[in-house]
Amino acid sequence: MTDKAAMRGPGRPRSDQARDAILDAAFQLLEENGLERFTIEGVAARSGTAKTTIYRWWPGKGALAMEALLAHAELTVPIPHTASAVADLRTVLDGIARSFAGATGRVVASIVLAGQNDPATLKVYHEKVVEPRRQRLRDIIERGKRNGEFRADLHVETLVEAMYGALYTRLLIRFSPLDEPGWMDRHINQLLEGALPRPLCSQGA
Amino acid sequence: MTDKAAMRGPGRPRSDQARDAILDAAFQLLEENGLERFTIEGVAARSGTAKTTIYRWWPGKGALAMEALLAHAELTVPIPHTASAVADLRTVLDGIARSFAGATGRVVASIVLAGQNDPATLKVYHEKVVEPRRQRLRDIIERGKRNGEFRADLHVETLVEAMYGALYTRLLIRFSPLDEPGWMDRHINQLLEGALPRPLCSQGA
Amino acid sequence: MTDKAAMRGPGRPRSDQARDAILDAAFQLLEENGLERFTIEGVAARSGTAKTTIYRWWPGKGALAMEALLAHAELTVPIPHTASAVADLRTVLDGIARSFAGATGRVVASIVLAGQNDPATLKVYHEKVVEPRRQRLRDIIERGKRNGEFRADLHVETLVEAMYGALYTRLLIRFSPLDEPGWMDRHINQLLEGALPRPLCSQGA
Amino acid sequence: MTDKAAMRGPGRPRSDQARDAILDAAFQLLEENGLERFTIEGVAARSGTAKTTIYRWWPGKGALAMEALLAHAELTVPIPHTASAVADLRTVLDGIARSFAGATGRVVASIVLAGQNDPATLKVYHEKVVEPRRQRLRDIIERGKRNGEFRADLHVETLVEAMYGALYTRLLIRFSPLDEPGWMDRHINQLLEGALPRPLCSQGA
DNA sequence: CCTTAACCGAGACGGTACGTCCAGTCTTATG
DNA sequence: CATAAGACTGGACGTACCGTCTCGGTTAAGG
Repeated sequence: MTDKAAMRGPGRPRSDQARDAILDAAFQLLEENGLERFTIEGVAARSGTAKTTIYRWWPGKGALAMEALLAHAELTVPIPHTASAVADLRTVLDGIARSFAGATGRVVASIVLAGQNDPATLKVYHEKVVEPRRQRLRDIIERGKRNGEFRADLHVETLVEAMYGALYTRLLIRFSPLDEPGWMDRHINQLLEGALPRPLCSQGA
Repeated sequence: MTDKAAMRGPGRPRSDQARDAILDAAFQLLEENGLERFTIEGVAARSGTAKTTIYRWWPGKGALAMEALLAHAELTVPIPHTASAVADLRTVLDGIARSFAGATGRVVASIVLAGQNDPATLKVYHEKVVEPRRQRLRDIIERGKRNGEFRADLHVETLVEAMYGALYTRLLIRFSPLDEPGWMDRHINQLLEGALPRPLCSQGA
Repeated sequence: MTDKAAMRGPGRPRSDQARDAILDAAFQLLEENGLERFTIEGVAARSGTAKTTIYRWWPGKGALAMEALLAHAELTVPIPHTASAVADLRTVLDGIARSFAGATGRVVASIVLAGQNDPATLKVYHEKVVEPRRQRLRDIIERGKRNGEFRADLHVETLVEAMYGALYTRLLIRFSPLDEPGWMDRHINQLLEGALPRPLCSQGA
Repeated sequence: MTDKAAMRGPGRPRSDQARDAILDAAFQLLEENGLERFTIEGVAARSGTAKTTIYRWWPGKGALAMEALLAHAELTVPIPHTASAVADLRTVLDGIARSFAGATGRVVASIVLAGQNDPATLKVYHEKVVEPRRQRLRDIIERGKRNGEFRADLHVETLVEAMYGALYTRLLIRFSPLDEPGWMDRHINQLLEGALPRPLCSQGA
């Protein structure tokens, strides 16, 4: 009913073409230079729009970078749902690691950087990116608890933090590269050994 | 013999007073504003020195911030060495968490994130801050392995990464605050449950 | 015959209300800020009309300011016609001086300013304001010549220029204020009497 | 004694080269476009200097235009001093008229009109340009009074205003062109002779 | 009465210039 | 030599208006 056209007020409608050109250009420049050398003027020039148009819709470079990331990055890893919660965790985390290892990773790092002095941006990032992904992990882990793969008193939040945090740490602190072969398996395995239920040990005697 | 004065060439000697004033001012400004609004001109003004003097000794804001951090922050947590490796880990990690939760944390965050576009700075940070601390954790864990607190096939590096990384993640991504009561205990406990050797289970009937 | 209504084609007729609101707002803003800070956007905002509507009817700020002046200013000084041409001159020039000394003066100055880079505007100003007023002076002076108040070989145009020009000079160059008491009398008297010494004229006989 | 170098403090001295380039460019652009389209950015581009450098030394376009005019225009007409005050007046006024008729005139017009919204600029113009010239006229006229060329009770100020004002009026209002042949003679003559008929003066013995 | 043309408001668009801040480089006088 | 002071080029900032361009919605005249 209240379709898009109906709810629009008076005045020339916003140009989706300009919007897209800006977000495209922003994402490209973020990939190329990082946020340090990311300038609104650069985005305007590359996108063929006017600076005014950018400032009309975004309050600053943080917000623009944020939205460029959301619009372009393949942030949505497919949600696996197999019989094994462990395998599903592996799938999800591998997907994120792969995207962090590429261009998206550089942009994400930029966003987080910008967020340090711009709480609003970091907040949006939390809501739009971090929380949904964490929720997905939570769901899988809860499933594992229910079907006996994980011990019943496992603290889900802590496990999520350890798993997800490792990704950010490699992205930002760079102890070791994100694409190091096997690291994710090793990481998960070691985390899970604490998560698996203790063997009942009745086999002794 | 070759005392400091003797090995000095001609000309006015470097003013330690200026150096200290610069590093002090830099650290203060870093605390107050974060690195985003940290400017060389600001440091010059606050310290009462000339911009030239700063540029003579540091190549850019990253390097200056880095050195200001190293000069001021209480980065050296005392190395505990009790009978219990687990207790020692707890002591060290708590110490770091406390410093990250305060002003030092803001500065560290600035440095790390500046490093995203300035590999040289990040490299120095690794060498001067990250590696020494990681080494300390490694030492403690190895000790735990030797005295039977931890299982023998524990992958040390992975455990170090999980423990240390959690700190950086809370600092930078801010899932949850660094001073949340009890979080570190919970975190360590859960990590260690996988690290502890399996009970021999002979206790079954 | 072709009365106003009849010669109008189809379509919504021009809104006199909008027109008046625009001219009113324009005049006010001209008084308040001068032409330098006179903006079309300001006029639109103050008048409650759309920028489009202004641009539909006026080519630019010069023309709009011009018309605002013509519509509002009390540019038409009553034409005196007494027995004395000198007294009539005085009346007219005093009237202009008074209007120049107030808000109208500021607007006139703005128009002249705009005209420097906009010959069309200055041309309109000449036709609508300057020439009619000069003609009025010419008429009075010619009358004075005919009735012997002025000498017969007086060059009318030059006298008009001297009289009228003095007003503009005080308005624009501001040697002295336009409302200085007595200045206009002194000015007129000296123009009438000249600078050369009167011959001693054995006025006797 | 206290020569220029001696009284200078520390720091890089101001570049006269930059200063000259700016004033040259400013004057050219003023001639070409008038003050309306005179932009600081344009001056920076043409002069090859940075905008900052301009803003460091001049508060705005008015002041810059002002100084460009003073630096370049041939504002100093030679001061004649012959036996005839009338002839001297003619010489001075002709000189000014000639300069007003050319490029200098356009720049002067810009300055004067810019001054309408910028009292500081107009004040400087008065002090540096208007007053010195008016003083020169005053001197000549006083001389004429002393040697009997002009009547003793002549109001000097009024005559100066009438003469000088005619020039500005032609420059700004453009009743008629400044280079109209013979106009200045006619103007001066009529000012000297006045409008009233000469008394018949039994010019006989 | 119902098209059709011209109006009106609102407001987004590509632009130009503004005046400011800071980056880095340089030049000079002083210690 | 190092230093304080400060002028220099240069790039980007965020803002204000420009003049143009869609839009949705009036308001008459004329078919």
